[in-house]
Amino acid sequence: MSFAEENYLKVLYQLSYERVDRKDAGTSELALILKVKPASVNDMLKKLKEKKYVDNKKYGKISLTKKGKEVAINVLRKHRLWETFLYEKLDFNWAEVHDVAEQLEHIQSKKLVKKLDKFLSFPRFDPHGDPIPNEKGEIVKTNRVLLSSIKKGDFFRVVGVKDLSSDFLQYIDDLKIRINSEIILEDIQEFDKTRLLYFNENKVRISKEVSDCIFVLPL
Amino acid sequence: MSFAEENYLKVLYQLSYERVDRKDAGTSELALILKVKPASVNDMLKKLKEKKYVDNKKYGKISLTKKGKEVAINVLRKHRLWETFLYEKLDFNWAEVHDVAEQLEHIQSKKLVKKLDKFLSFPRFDPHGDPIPNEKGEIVKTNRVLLSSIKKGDFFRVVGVKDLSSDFLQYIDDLKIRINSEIILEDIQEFDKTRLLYFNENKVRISKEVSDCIFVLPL
DNA sequence: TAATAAAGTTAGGCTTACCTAAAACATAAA
DNA sequence: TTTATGTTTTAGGTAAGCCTAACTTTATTA
Ligand SMILES: [Mn+2]
Ligand SMILES: [Mn+2]
Ligand SMILES: [Mn+2]
Ligand SMILES: [Mn+2]
Repeated sequence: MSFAEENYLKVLYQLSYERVDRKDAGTSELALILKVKPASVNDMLKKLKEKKYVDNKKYGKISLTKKGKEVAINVLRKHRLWETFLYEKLDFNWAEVHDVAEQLEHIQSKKLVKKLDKFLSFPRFDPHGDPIPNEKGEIVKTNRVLLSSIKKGDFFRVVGVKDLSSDFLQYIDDLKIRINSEIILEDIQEFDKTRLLYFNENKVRISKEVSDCIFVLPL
Repeated sequence: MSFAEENYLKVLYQLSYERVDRKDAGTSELALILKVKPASVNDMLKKLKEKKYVDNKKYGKISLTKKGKEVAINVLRKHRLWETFLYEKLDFNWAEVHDVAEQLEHIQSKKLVKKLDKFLSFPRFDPHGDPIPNEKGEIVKTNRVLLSSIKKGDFFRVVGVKDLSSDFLQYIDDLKIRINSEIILEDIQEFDKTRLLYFNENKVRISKEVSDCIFVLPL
């Protein structure tokens, strides 16, 4: 299993199973995320199909086979364990861990993953609030929702982020919005849909766009 | 800098500067170690030469430029830091760490190396007794010698191994020969050059071959 | 329904890092 | 000094993973 193959399977899994509006991806969506051209995606899909990792008909959407899903979940498990390691043990901040984990997720060693998991005390969520699949590939399900769906006056806890870009993470970190922050939605401006948040004795106004990238758990 | 390029430079460095009988390598020696064919080595050398990492004339031995040496030392630093991490923090044994470190050594992140170094409290030797270059690329020099050069009756401490194969390491580990073991060379058999070692209230006989793969410091 | 736009596919090419087979060169032995 | 042996280089070729350009199919809109 090459780095490239692992990346394709991982992204396919995330698109099919982890985004808010779950749906199978097509060639060009995949190309966009992997920063390659649709023609390249097509080449790779041909190979993944032959190897029985994906299963799609011509001109149809791409779906993972059981085998492909297993590989994808394992890569995701490694990615998120490494992020947790970098964050918890090496004192990286949550905006820095993703890029390095993109490399570390491809290290092949079952023993390493097992030992790392133990070293980190079997974490269930990564620094961005995403669930870490366990050794069997099982993933905890939460009923998190987007901050943008919260009603005025409601109380909630931040449990994750949808956008993992360094820019976004640094931005909301500067606003002191963190995993486990407990917040009251004081007001929603009708004009521009900005939200006024109240937490830690402070008021912070965030845009609609930001509220669409933060997962919360109503309390 | 690709994985392959890094591996070539690392091995070149080890051959030119770290083996007991220091000398620059040739095409086929490099091929043997990298498990590729001499023709492939030639292809790569052509590229490394163009990029000014190595410097050799046609049909001559291969030597690293300053630039090539720097890259090699950095890869070696990462390799040995990761081995130390696996050994000290993840409870791998010394026969297991090398293969995983072969992968980890290629992770590109200056911050990661820096943080890892700190996390490990700036180790100066890896689990096999090899020196870890510091951030500036400086390497501590020791006056270690091979166990095979020790005279009968002498007292010494084990400080390293020449062979990093899992088989060899597991073998001497079973004999309870470890880094920092303090040993007296009780006898050398004239017939087959085997050595009788005395340490920890025990006597162990080792072959000439084994004595040629263990670095020691006379006490 | 027909025209247009978007998405997916195919053909042909490129680079990296390998390979085999054969030729050129260097070194050691006869 | 000639011959044999081993080493290095060259020539030509492959597979992976990407590319552009052209073409086909599907989806959207007039
Ligand atoms: Mn990530
Ligand atoms: Mn990746
Ligand atoms: Mn090693
Ligand atoms: Mn390597």
